[in-house]
Amino acid sequence: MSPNLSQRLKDSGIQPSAQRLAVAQYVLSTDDHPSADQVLAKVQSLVPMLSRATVYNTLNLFVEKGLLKQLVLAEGKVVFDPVLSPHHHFIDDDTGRIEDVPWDAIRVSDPARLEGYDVTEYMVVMRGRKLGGPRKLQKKR
Amino acid sequence: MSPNLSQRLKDSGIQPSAQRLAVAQYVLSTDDHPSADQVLAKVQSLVPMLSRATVYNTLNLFVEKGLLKQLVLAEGKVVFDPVLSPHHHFIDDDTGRIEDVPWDAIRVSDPARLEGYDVTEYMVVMRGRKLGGPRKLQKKR
DNA sequence: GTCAAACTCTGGATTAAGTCTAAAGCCGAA
DNA sequence: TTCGGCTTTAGACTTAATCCAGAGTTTGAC
Repeated sequence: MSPNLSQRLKDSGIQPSAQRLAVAQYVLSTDDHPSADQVLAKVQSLVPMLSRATVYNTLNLFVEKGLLKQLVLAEGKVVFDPVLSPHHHFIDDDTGRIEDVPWDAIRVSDPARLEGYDVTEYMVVMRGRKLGGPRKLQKKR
Repeated sequence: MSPNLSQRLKDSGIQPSAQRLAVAQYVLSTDDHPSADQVLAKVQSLVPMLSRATVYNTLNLFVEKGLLKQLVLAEGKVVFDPVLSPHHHFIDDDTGRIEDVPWDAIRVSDPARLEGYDVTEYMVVMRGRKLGGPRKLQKKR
C-alpha cells in the first residue's frame, strides 16, 4: 500500500526489519483500533514466525517514536491508533468497536483555559450505539 | 460518616454486611478515584480480615447496582468513581491523579446529535499538569 | 431457640495481558 | 571473515483480575 513504508520508518528513526515492516503495514493503515493481541493474530497470519514479544516491542517502539498513539478507552482495552491528528472517539456499546470522530464534528469550549490547569490535550469520548448501516458486527462480543 | 450507609445499600438492593459497609464507607465518599488494589489496601488497614476476592466482588456489585461508576482512563488503570452525575475528567500527567471537572466548566456542542450515532453518554477527557497549589503529591509515583 | 436454605466470605488456583531475559540470529563495516 | 551491535525468539516471570469450592453467617419458619 504505502509507497515506501521502509522510508517512513527510517524517517522516524526506526531501523526497518521484516517483522517491523509487517507490523507497520497493518497497524499504520487500519482504522480498527486493534489491541496488541489483535495485531499479533493479524500479522502472524501473514508472517507465521513472529513472537509475541516482538509485537509488543514493535508497538511500543512505534508509540515512542510517534507513529502510533496508545489509547485506553474501554474496559481493559489498550488499543493503538495511527491517526495522529487530534480527534474524538466513539465507542459502540454493542460491539465494543471504537471509531474516530472528526475534530470538527464537535465543538468544545476551550478547555485549555480551565482555571488552574495546564491542559495539553483533550478529547471527547462518547458511548452509545451506531445507527442504521449494515449492522454487520452486531454480536461480535 | 454517612448517616445510614446501611440503608443506602438496601435501597440499591444490596444486602449490607460488615465487609460491604467497610468498602462502601471508603469508596462512596472519596474523590481519589482509587483502583481496586487501593481500595483493598485502604479498607484492609481498618478491617484486616478482608480478602481480595471480596473487594472485587463488592466493587463489581456496587457498579452493577449503580452506586459506582467504573472508569478506564489511563494506562492499565481501572478506577472507581462515586460521583454519578455527569462530569468530565482531568488526568495529571505528572502524578497520574484523576480529578473530576464539573459538567458546567466546559461546554460541548451537543454530541447527542452526531450524525448516524445514538450517543447515550459522553465526557471530555483532558490531560496536562495541575498548576500552582501546594504541589503536595508531586512525586507520588 | 433450632434448623435448614440461602447468601457471603475466604484463600488459593487460574487466567490473561504484558514485560523481562538469555541465547541465538542477522547484518554491515573493517 | 570476523566482530560488534542490533533484533528476534521462546519461555519464564509479573501483575491484575476472576474463578472456585469449602467454610462461615444470616434469615426466616417452625
